Amino acid sequence: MDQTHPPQTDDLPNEITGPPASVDEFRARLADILDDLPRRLRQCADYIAANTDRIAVSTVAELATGADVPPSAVMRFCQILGFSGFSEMQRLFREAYSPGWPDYSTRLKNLKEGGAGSPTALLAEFIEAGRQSLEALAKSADEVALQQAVAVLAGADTVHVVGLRRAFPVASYLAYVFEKMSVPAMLHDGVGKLDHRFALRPNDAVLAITFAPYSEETLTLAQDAKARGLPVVALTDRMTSPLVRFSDAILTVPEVDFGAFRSLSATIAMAIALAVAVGSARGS
Amino acid sequence: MDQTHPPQTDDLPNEITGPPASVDEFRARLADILDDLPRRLRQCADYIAANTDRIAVSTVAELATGADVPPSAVMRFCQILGFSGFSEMQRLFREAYSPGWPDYSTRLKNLKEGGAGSPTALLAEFIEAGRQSLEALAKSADEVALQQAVAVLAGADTVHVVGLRRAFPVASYLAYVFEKMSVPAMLHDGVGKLDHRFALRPNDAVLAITFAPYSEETLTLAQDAKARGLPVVALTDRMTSPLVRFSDAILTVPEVDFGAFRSLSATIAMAIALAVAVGSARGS
DNA sequence: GGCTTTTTAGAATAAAAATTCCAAAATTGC
DNA sequence: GCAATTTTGGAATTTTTATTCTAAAAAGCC
Repeated sequence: MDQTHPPQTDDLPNEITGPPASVDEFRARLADILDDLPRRLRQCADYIAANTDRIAVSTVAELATGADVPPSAVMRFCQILGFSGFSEMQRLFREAYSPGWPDYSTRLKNLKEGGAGSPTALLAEFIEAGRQSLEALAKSADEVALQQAVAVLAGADTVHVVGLRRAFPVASYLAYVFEKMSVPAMLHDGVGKLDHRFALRPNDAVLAITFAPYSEETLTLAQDAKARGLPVVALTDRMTSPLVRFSDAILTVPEVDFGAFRSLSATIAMAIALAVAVGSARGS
Repeated sequence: MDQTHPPQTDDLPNEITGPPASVDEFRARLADILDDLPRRLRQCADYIAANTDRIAVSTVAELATGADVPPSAVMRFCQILGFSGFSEMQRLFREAYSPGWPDYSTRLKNLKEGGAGSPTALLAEFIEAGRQSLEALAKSADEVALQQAVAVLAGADTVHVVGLRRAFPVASYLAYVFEKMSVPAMLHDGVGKLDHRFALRPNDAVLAITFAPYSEETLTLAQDAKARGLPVVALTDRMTSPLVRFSDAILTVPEVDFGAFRSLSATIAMAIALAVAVGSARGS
């Protein structure tokens, strides 16, 4: 790259940065360089991106075979990412791998052995769905949106919680936590088909919870609040939810279903965190 | 080794069996021999039993250090288990290796970095509590009790679901699932302080949910049902729960709290599994 | 199309890891 | 307490694995 005179090497963009210090950083750097990589290195990158989890337990030769490149290509790849070599890269993944499940997975398998449809097999499936939901939430949680939501609700006089059908358990737990934390809150539960929309007062806020298929009543209340200029916080399943357009802060939770039912684990984790954060923010 | 005349080797108890073919088999064989093992080998066995998950990503030297024995002891240990050596044993674990991530724990750490009490840190804590609860449930679930519970509820005319305060979200979700599965169910929610105990009819069953501090109303309803000879299924936190003495089937869920609030993840997983199992049992 | 630069493959080398072996220590049986 | 047997630690060896290096191929440039 250096045109004519200065014979020093000065294009070591990665070397000076040092190796990635976490798996996140690794992914980031990989994504960065992915696009301008020559053919063989590109193959490495693609294969490794798709099989990140096997780095910890593979040899250079194995990965090379998998990516269909010679071992030396894998070495160069490691160095381009900022590692001194393959071993250093592997160390990162071996250390990042935290035990997590000693005999958890074995046990799950045992439970499932009762046969599909047996109560214990069902239990295993729901446990697994819950765990996956929580992990997905850890990965996808939007920190900014959460802070916004807390700010909005902490500033309100009364928090109106609305969530029906499958969202109702979450709404009722939120109401419980708010009560324990001395946050004035009202649970709109639709009992008696009463329409409580006139309970909304200036300076109040609405916390609306709904998942596909979105419940009409919840949307209506959110819309109503919006029309009156009250802030709305949405706890929903995705960014395309109809709730999004009425809301000032949007929290999405990825929830894994098993069969027709959602685990709610992630939703509840998000809900409690929100309620407790609001409670503390008000307390101080 | 061979005493005097017959020069054949004939004491190879494990060799003829061949190496364990699965992690399960490995554990079984380990448990088998664990008790009559000399000191150093015993140390290996103990350490490896407690750190099975690290075999895939460690070297002989590392494991030896961890178990505080010389590397050769680890080698002998592998051979006693029926492997030709460490590499063969490691292969078994590398093939079975699938991490529970990607990078879940790093991410959690990031979330917590907002500082204790920050909304994201709270979220991380509740996610972690939920995950631990689910894991604990997988380990401790009583399969027999679950089957009993399903049998009891599947045989009832109407299922009366009762759970108040922090148990109410679970009760309401159960009612929702029962409805979806066309199981006649009634949710006793205490609205209007109405006492619905007279809704209990012969051939009905009660599903009572409560955790310490146990709610009076729930206990009363369970006691009432018992007095009338109706079967009661308990979903509670421990075997010393006051609900236990009124109940015909007892499901305990280990739930990890963070701060004052429980994650409910495990409880809900158990509840849905129960409801779906009852629904299917009735359907057929 | 010829010159320069980048990229590649694979052989050569270095490093690390697994495995064996045996003399010394500990244990067991009498 | 002595001999036979088992167990142990660690050095020596072998095998595997990572890493480097170089000549050749490919790509880019004028």
